[in-house]
Amino acid sequence: MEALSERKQRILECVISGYISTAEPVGSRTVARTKGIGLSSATIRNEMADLEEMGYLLQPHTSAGRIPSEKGYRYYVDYLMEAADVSEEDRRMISEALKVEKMREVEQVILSAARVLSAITNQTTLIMGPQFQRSAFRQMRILPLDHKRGLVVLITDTGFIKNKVIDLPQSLSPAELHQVVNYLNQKLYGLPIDQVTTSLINELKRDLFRRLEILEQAFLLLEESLKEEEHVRVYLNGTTNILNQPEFKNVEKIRRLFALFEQEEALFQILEDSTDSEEVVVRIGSENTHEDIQECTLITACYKINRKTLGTMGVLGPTRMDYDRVIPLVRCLVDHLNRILSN
Amino acid sequence: MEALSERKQRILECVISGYISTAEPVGSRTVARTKGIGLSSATIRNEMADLEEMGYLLQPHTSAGRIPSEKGYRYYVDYLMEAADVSEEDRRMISEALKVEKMREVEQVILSAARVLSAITNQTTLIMGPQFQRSAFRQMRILPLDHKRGLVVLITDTGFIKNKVIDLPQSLSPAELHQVVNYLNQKLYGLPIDQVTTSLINELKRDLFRRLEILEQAFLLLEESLKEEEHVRVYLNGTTNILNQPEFKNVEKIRRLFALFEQEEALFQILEDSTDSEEVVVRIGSENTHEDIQECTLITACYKINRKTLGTMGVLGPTRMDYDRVIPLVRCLVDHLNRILSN
DNA sequence: GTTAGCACTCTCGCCCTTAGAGTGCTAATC
DNA sequence: GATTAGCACTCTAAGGGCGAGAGTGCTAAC
Repeated sequence: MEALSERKQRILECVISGYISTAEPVGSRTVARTKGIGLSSATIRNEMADLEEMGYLLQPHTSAGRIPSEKGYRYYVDYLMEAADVSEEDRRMISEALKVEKMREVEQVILSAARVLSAITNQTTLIMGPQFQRSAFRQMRILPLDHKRGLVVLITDTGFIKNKVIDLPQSLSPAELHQVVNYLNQKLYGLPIDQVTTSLINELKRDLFRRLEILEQAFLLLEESLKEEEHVRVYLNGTTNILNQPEFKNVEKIRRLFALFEQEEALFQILEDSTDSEEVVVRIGSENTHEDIQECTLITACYKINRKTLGTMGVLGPTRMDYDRVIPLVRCLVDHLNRILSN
Repeated sequence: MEALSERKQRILECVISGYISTAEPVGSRTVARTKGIGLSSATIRNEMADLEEMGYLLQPHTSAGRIPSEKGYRYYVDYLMEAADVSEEDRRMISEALKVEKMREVEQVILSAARVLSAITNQTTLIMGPQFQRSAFRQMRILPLDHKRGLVVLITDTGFIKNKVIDLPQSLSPAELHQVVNYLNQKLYGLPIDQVTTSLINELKRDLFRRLEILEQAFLLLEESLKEEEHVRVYLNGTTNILNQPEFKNVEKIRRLFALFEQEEALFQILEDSTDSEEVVVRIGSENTHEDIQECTLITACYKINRKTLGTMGVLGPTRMDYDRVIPLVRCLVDHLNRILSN
């Protein structure tokens, strides 16, 4: 990224923030009138022509003003923008939404966080539910439902509770079942879920066979309940907010975007892209790999429990996004969320 | 509803089915050319003028053809329409989607049903998850998670599994906890969930106090886990299908409809309206109470386990809906679903 | 009762025009 | 040499006029 003269920077910033707030191309007169510039519109015109040539600005048509290019936005986010403070009001809404009482389950806190983020940014938010595989095994129980079916309950250190109905092998007595479960609990305690692989299970199985006369089938329980499609939920909030943006007046665009919103797996991939970053990640336009959001900006951050990443949340809007405000908001929310989850 | 002459009925049917398939106003020439009519366009014009006066047809403007009014659609659905057979192909897709293996949990079957319905009708489907309150208590367990928290698992006769993390009263020993749980299981077995009221709980509490020295707090467990906001999930499928309809070219209309789609509670109310009907219910336009779907038709049916209604599913589309095909499809799907759930 | 014929109405798409905004270039100015 | 005033030029968006096309309602004939 070439260095821009002080003056070009000021003009670029002026065009971008103008465009962000009005959604209209910004002309040289408008920039010239901005206080702190002190140059005539003719000078501005020359500078703007330069900035266009350098790729920071675009002209929708000859007699329109300029709008930022993706490169322009990127420069703005990296060098020019001065992050606004999170307002007292927003801060209050966030801590209100994340009030701890009655929120024992991680999922609920996450949902509430996404809702408030969408409300205060007026954008669409995506949030990935806690990822099961990233947790550690805590305990497993089997509750018999009737003579042939049982409920497996699996609990992780991150408070994730997973249950599944399974067929119980007829030949297994309750006492034997109990023994198997105890053995597994003891062996697996604290192990990261993604390390509970089929090969580990096989190993345990061999070990157990030696010490305990138990049926092959008994082991299918654990395997079956873990192997389960690891389908992480993605929650959406404020999807209609994006329809208020002038960028989305076109029904075909809307159709494409909302079709994406229906594909949980694709949304997961989109969020997954920025997992494991420590900071807030901003993806502008074509920096997004998924083609249906190449005209959007996605601002994401990961939430954690005790330094361990659980999932990702993001704000989706047009590239003409209020970066000054949204980036600090996402940072503030995630910090707050991590503090709450980690105690 | 007045009686219509045989001829008027034929003309009305012709206009309606024409409009349903083309989304264009139908003119007298088009009707006259339809085989089986055998009248000149002039005669048709007279009859159509009558039908308009009687309220069955509308004219968008003087020189356009006619389109059906809500009254027209209603007459069509009640008297004229001849339900198409469900095609072999559709039947196959339905039974494919509802294949029983690996679908032990009701929720999964329901979801799969909604998905296939949306796919074969090319419309949006709404489906209410099984209603917890309509099930009967089967058993309750408490799993200690650590020294101060436990997991309550509640299982109903309809296979509904509900769990919730609660604080365990410190003063309660594991043995005592076990006793309480056993007592409750025994007393509540088979009781409809909506009869497990606070007053019943209080009664049990008094009874138990007499026989067992146990702390007040112990009872909060059950109460807390039942009193929980009874929030039934509504699942949506194929929401973008509705955007293919020419009726939804207007962004404001789309915004309104999708805003509704985000309000689970409102969707629940909409479906709840037709719960407990034995047959397929068709609500045309303003017959819907919710104002955001007054330009739509909603076709619903209830699904059941062993004759007990669990929830409602529906197809939502413009009033210009392919009634001939969708109504039999909904009926077929629900029948199939009920058979599967009931074994 | 039915139909052919015809004048009439309304929409839709097209073209043209005009107003307005903003540019780029040139020549004058600091 | 940098800045600015001035001006011709370009492009869009909005509005009006016009003709084609579709479909009607009415009348008079069958």
